[in-house]
Amino acid sequence: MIERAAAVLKPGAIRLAQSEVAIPRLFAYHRALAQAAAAGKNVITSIGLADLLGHTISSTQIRKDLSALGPLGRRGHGYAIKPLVDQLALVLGLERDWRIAIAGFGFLGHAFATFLAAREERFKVAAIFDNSPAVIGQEWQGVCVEDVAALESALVRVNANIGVIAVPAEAAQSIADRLAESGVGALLNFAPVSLRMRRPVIIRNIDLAGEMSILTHRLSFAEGYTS
Amino acid sequence: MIERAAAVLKPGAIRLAQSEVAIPRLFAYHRALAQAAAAGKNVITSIGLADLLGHTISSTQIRKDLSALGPLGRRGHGYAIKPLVDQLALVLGLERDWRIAIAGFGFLGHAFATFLAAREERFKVAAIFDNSPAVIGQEWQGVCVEDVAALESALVRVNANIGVIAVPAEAAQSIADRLAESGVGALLNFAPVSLRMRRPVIIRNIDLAGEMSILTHRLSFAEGYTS
DNA sequence: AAATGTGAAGAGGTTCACAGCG
DNA sequence: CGCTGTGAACCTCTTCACATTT
Repeated sequence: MIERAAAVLKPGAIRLAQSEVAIPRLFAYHRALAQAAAAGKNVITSIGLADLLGHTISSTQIRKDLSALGPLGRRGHGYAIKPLVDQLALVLGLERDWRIAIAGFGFLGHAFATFLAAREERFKVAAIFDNSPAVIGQEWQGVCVEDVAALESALVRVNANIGVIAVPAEAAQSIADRLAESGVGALLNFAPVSLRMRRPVIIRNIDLAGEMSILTHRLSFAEGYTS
Repeated sequence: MIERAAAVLKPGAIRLAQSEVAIPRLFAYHRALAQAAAAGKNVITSIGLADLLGHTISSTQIRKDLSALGPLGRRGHGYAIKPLVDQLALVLGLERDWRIAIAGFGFLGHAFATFLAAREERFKVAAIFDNSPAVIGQEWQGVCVEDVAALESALVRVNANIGVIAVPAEAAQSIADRLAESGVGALLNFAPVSLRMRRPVIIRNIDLAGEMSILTHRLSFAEGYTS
């Protein structure tokens, strides 16, 4: 059995594994700092970073998050941006490229592929699957849309790490099983179903209807606020 | 100043306002129970509901959630489904229809509109905006895509409650301001920016890159698991 | 007996306050 | 002095254990 890393570490030691809620914050830091570095900045304080992020995250929170990454700050001075960006990339797993397989190339799959291509250079769209003859054979930025029936053989070829489920709800479980069976280690699921997996697969669900219900609930009963 | 509802209520009183994390769960209950009711079931236990949900939520959690909605259960017996569905709809704000304005009718806006139309009958697509001449004037399920320049005047007409931001990142803040200024009370934001609002508007952000980073982090450093 | 309803305990994350260091 | 780093307090949500009711 694998012992949890945190239990082994001495106080002050570097923890590569972070809590799940922290990761999107670290990602936001990474992006903002990479931009700042590109603009020629070398050093930043936790307050300066909070400014860059529009004060959506407090400077205290930022310091807590960054201190978990190692001794990257200088007291009275701030953080050197370059090593910080590197360490964030390492912790986020962004020091390497990832191969994405998109299942379902309707509007949603198309939107997601476009988004990745436009903004996230570490995420390569490695394969696209659909079951519609009208879509199969289309080419998208050099990737040919393949018949979902050939999913297994195609995945042997492209060796994708992450699968994106953008198929209708009825098909989602079956596609998820097949992706996992073919060696994909993580799934981003847009279908409104709770997937039951046999193998250990990392899953994140995008629950659009659930998000809408938060809005309607708060419009009905809670006070509006800004973030 | 508004006192928080919970502080005013006596123990056992009904709370219509719920914590934000609970809402997607309540929404899932609502959907599963409405299906069960349609299939002819009249009564269900917390364990039975957990079964319907594929054990993604524990029966204890379900009982805690439902007990906050009022005295809906009978000990030793279970919950009558119909009043439960009604109360859930009330708490979720789903006893009425909502008018949605979609800004940006690229692949993402199109995908979202299709999703709503197919699955959520309480959410009506009331207006669609885009800035591309190729898209403006198109008709989608009886809704005509309008020029985003006419957003304000169109919103006076359709009186939308909720705005969906499916435009590129650069345009998101401006569109958000204009939607809020036109009386839209809540926004679902797909653009990878943190919106800064002057007016009190309810905002939910869908952070796709952040979700991807959770997957890459966990693929790199954490153990895989199933939900 | 069966299942709800709930106080208490537990777990996890954020904020506070300030010690520590450059 | 300025800013990081961090234990403690705080807060929120989940799980446990069991009293309660039908």
